[in-house]
Parts: sequence; C-alpha cells; structure tokens
Amino acid sequence: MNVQFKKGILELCVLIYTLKKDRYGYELVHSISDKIQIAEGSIYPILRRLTKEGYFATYLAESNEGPPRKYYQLTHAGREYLDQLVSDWNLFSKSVNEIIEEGMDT
Amino acid sequence: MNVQFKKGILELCVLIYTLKKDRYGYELVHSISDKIQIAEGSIYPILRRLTKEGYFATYLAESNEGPPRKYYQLTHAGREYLDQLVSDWNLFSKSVNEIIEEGMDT
DNA sequence: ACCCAGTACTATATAATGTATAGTAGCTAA
DNA sequence: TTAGCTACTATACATTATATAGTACTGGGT
Repeated sequence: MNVQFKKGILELCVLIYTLKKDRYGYELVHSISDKIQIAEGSIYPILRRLTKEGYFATYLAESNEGPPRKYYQLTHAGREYLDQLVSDWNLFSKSVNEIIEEGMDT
Repeated sequence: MNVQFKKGILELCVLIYTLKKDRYGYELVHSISDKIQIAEGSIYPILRRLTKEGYFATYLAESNEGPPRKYYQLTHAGREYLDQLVSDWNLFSKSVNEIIEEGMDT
C-alpha cells in the first residue's frame, strides 16, 4: 500500500484503538495491520511521541506470554486531539474525493 | 490543514488536473488550492519528478500575462499511474473510514 | 539442557515529500 | 518607474514511515 498515504493516519489509528480500552504496542501493530499494513518500527516512535505530548499515560503490566507489556491509556487531551484529527480527516478525504470525482467524470 | 495527510495526495491531484487538458505549474497551484491549500514550493518538485519518471511530456508556450509557461501533458504511462493511485486511494480511505467507524461508535 | 519461535520493547539510520525561503524574470497599470 | 501579479527554479528543513538490529522473556520440541 502507498506509504505516503499513511503519513499522519497511523497516529489517528493508534489513538482510536486506545479509545475503548488500554492497549500495548505489539497489540496495536497487529490490530491495525488487519486494515492497513504497518511495521513495528512505525508504532513505537508514534507511541513515544504521543506520550511525550501528553496524549497517553502509560503503565507496565506483567504478561504470561512474554516480557511485560507497556499499556497506553488515552488522556483527556488525547481524546480531544483524536476528535480534531478525525474532523481533519473527514474534511480532507471529502476534498480529495471531490477532486477525483470532478476530474475523472468522463 | 494537516500537512501529513497531503503526503502522496498532491501527486494524485496534479495528475488528475492534467487529465482533461494540459496545465502549467502556477495554474495547478491555484486550482488545487481551491480544495486543498498548498504552497508553490510543493508543486514544482512534483512536476519535475513526474516528468523525470515519464508521466508527463512538457512544452513551453508564450503568455501575454508574464513569462512563458511550461505546460505539462499527461502521457499514457501517466494515465496508468493515475488510475493506480486513485485505486490505492479508494482502498486506503475506505480502510481508514472503517477504522474510525468501528472505533468511534459510542 | 539446548535451541527456536513467538512475544514485546528500544534505538538508530534512511527515504520520501511538503514547506519555507529566496531568487530570477516578464508583463501591466498607476 | 515602481508596485504587483505572473511564472519558474533552487536549496535547506521538518516530519514521519520504514528497515534493521538488538535486548529480553516465555514455552515447546529434541
């Protein structure tokens, strides 16, 4: 899949998946990859950045399937940022679709 | 507007706008900016790259409103590439919308 | 006891691309 | 003649997805 299209959207995906429950990195990679193929190396930098910016709180929890998991919990600021991103996406994709429709109507 | 969302899409926009008739750079900047705000510095590198890759043929034409204009004409390969990009975009935006719908249904 | 696969995270370097900024140059109108 | 619009070029920069490598824990097969 077109790599450039993903720019900015992975952030949105990560935030959405943490909306209903706390998630850990490895889980996010595989959940998101069901829809949009991504690499492990893409998720962890995003998680660190969003945490640094105050959109996630984190805590460690033991696992019986491997090393401890770092869980990411959406903060209030994170929720607001997510809403903004979704709104931006809706406007953006609408504009792109209009350009395509107007340009391709044969 | 979210800068990252634009990555990869400007290319698609440029190609679409040259589908019905040949265009020059300055014209493209302003046409596309009606829908998605972009800078002059974004368009010209794209035009040079797409030309280098064989998706555009170019020719100069005089203008009575300023310096000569370099027109960009979509090649057959350019048309095929555009079709591919639109197809990629449709799949991508569908996936993103599914993720948003599934994640935000309260 | 040993090795391998799967799980889980971290760190670094790289590639792609939109933007900012600056510069060149032609035309028209006040 | 000067300002403003038109039109293109070039360079440096910021952001972000990826590739790659490494650390480390668990459990199963031999």
